[in-house]
Amino acid sequence: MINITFPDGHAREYEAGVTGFDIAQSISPRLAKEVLSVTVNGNLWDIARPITEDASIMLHKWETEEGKHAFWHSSAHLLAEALQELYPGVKFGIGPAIENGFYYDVDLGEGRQITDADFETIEQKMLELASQKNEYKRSEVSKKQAIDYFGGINEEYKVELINELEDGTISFYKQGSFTDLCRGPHLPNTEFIKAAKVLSVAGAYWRGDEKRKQLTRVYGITFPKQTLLDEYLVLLEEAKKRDHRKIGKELELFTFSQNVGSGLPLWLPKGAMLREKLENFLKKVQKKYGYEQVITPHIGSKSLYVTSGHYEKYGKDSFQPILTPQKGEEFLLKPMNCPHHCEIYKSKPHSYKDLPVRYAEFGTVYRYEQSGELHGLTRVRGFTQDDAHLFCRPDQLKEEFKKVIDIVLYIFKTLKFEDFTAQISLRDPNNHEKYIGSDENWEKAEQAIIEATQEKGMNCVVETGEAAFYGPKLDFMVKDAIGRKWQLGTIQVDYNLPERFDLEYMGSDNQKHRPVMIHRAPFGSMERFVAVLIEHTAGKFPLWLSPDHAVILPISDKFNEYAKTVCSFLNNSDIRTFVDDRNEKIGKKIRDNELKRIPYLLIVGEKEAESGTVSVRKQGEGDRGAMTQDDFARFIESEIEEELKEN
RNA sequence: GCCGAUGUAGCUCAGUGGUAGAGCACUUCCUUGGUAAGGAAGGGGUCAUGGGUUCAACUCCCAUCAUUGGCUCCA
Repeated sequence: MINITFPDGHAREYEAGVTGFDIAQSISPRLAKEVLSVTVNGNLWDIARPITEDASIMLHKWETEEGKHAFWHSSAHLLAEALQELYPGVKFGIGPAIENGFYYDVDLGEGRQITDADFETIEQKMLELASQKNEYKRSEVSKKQAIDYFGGINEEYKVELINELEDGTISFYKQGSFTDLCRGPHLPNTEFIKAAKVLSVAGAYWRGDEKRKQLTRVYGITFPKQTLLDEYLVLLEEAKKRDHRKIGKELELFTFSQNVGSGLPLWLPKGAMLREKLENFLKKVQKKYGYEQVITPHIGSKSLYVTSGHYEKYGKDSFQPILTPQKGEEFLLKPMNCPHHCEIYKSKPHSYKDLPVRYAEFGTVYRYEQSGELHGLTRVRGFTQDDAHLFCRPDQLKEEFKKVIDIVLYIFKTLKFEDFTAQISLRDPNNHEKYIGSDENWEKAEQAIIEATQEKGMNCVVETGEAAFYGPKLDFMVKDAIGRKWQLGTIQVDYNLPERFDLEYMGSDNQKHRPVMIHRAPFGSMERFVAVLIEHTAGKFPLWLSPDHAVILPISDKFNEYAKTVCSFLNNSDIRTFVDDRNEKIGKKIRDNELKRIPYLLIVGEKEAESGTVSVRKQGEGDRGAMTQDDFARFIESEIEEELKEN
């Protein structure tokens, strides 16, 4: 007999060789039907794998990440089996589960490809194979056996993978006619998979290396129930509807022109209004925290970036230097604001008493992003950072860092990004040549970030190897209204630029000292942030950000005059309003303006004109009854005040 | 940058080897209508660009550009 300990701490005896499935069965038959994988002493196992010694276990159903992982990983094998049948001779790379589904990288061989039209056939084949209820059979093999097997069937990618594995840790999984190198865990059999969808195909370099062969990556998703697939497809539709590129066009927020250039957004009046409101909002917060606005030019001498190290690192992949009529003068479109801000810091001597100094700028920068990377407003070649550089004494670093965290959290709260995560990015300890600066400074900087986040009580994910080349950072990822993750704000510690720019301050000891720099951008960039905000709100912005607060809809053109007097009254009260005086029926005007996501529709007809009122209709909610013009103005003002109130 | 897809009116999209169509939007007229689409008429397109094949190309082929799904990258 062996002892099995459950997550809640209680233990029970089972016969040695009991499986996760058996244990689930002993708890309830229903659980046994739903359990997909099991953690045994910290390792993820198949529920069909015998447990031979004392263990603590945790059972995973579909609802858990581990459960989905096993499900989708098994589905990847099923996809592979389907592809093997449909495309004989196909060679397999890797096929992992991912956040939403799974993929398999395959080499179809010369001249063959998979297109959208083939998706349905593949789905059908997967479901056909799934219904055969084939077991996922695990076997442990020696390295030699593994290489012999895959070598024998010309699976060179698998052989390459096996060569890097240690003998004694290699396992195969076989279902139906398909055998794969795999650690597992997997479902007991294929019948769990009831619904399958091939989502897309894309090229992907073997092992992520652009010098190696490009394989075909087939993305798919599967579910234990058809209804779950249906729901997922609805979610995808919803995401499409929220796409900031689509909404940006519909609401006339921004556009692109081939004549201007790829990745260079043009902000239309309504988009510019929204952006300006965001900028003013942040300026106000920053002022409170002691920031000073500065303004710097869009170009800078190349030597500035040689000094900063950016030229060496990114120069050749960037917009190339602008040449002046005089020979030998080269200027770069600025890819970063920090060198300019360093020069501002250097423009006068600083005392330890003056620190920290905080220079903020909505600085527009230009980076030559690879053409395949451009995407709407989230990845562009010209964008405006809500940048600031804080110069402080080493002993002030942690406190200063915490204050920046406060700003970021306040912004997220105000804009209702309630679900976010923070990631601390440290350098790769095995790859120091990727970074500049001394080990000592790196350690100090990393320590300051870790302590600041701990003292703020934040839950952070730590990623090694993700730091910027000049310092560690803290990045904020938000989840939008339909659960997608976006990276927004960033706070970075930098000991290197102060060194490179020879920045100093006079200490209390009358000696020169080196300040520490913090780079920070709570929004990240205005472009990206607005894009995320659009997708988060589906274009229904909070009132204070809405390009229009209200539209006045006269019942007929007899009331256009009255509508105009209301409009100018409200405009004078700083309420952004216009009159829809088209010769249309009221129902039509309501529909059109609802679709334009105007927060309030003010209907005016005979009643309203006589009593000096407006009939208020809130977007998405309907009729709110009549109000005097004055009351409406105050109502809007108080709603905005409420949205922006602190704490 | 790499692999795949796409590019037709302001927008969303049909379409064919014989030089183009719908809905919405726009203009004009009729209608003056009370909470999500009133009616009629009209204007609008070098079918992304440049080559090639063909008697004939928006359609087939090639290249370029742009957009797009991924990969790689992201100061």
